[in-house]
Amino acid sequence: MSDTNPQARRVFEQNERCPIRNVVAQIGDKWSILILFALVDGPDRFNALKSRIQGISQRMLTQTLRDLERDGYVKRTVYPQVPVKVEYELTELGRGLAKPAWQLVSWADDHFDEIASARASYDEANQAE
Amino acid sequence: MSDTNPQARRVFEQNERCPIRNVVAQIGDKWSILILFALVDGPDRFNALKSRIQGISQRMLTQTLRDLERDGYVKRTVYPQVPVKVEYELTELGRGLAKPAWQLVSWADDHFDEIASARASYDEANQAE
DNA sequence: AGATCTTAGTATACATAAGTAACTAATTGG
DNA sequence: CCAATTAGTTACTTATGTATACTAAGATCT
Repeated sequence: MSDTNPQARRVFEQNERCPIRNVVAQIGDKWSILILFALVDGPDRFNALKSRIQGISQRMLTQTLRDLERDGYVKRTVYPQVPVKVEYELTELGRGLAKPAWQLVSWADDHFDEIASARASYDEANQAE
Repeated sequence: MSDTNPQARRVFEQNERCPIRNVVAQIGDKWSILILFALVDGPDRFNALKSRIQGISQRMLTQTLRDLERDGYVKRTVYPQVPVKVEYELTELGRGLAKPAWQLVSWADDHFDEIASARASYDEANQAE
């Protein structure tokens, strides 16, 4: 990320293909990464995902799956049975994304206590909320 | 992320210390990662950050810096001059976070074209917006 | 002395995105 | 006909972000 690294500037500055604004902001929401990891073990159905990802509403599951499908991370397959069966699975791109995402989550898990205690002391110092 | 990996389950399931909900969701907003990378080269002042991070408003810069400070990624130092000088810099924790975050952004940059074309063909298939 | 400049913010009003709870369509089984 | 199941919508509420104007605390110019 120094000035000798031109890629850093390209990634950092505002432009049409800024990967932070286009990709990270997209998957940085409340549910995308959770759904991504829920699908790493293999394809799964709508309601199965819904019960595995605790706390997600039907609407957010639908919407986030659509966004992931739109960006090419997830493939949606409809089986015209009755009741209809819809299966979601990661694409090659989705499995690729899961790797660096896992590094980040893993780091977050390792440093959870540090972050939590930083938060606690910040809140104590500024109790005037 | 298979069933043989108990850490995966711990990270994935809903609980008080789910790192996805507590850390990734926090820094996954529109500006956190941009500010983080803007500070990787060294400390910087409020207005300097504001002009380097194109498109950010004063309010969002203030607010996001406070959130990053709260979680322990950023240190804020006030120099009581006139006009007052305020410097922001990454902590050791912030520099640690920058590494996996950079991996992710780097992956996003490498696969930008793939994602963009997935988006384009999805939008073409569902033009009814 | 009074007006004006600087930095680092707040305050306010408003727009857009994200989230919740309740409802719907299509069909099978009893 | 009634209930159950799957995969969603619709209408509404709350959170997040934007645009613009304003403030504090001196320093410097007139």
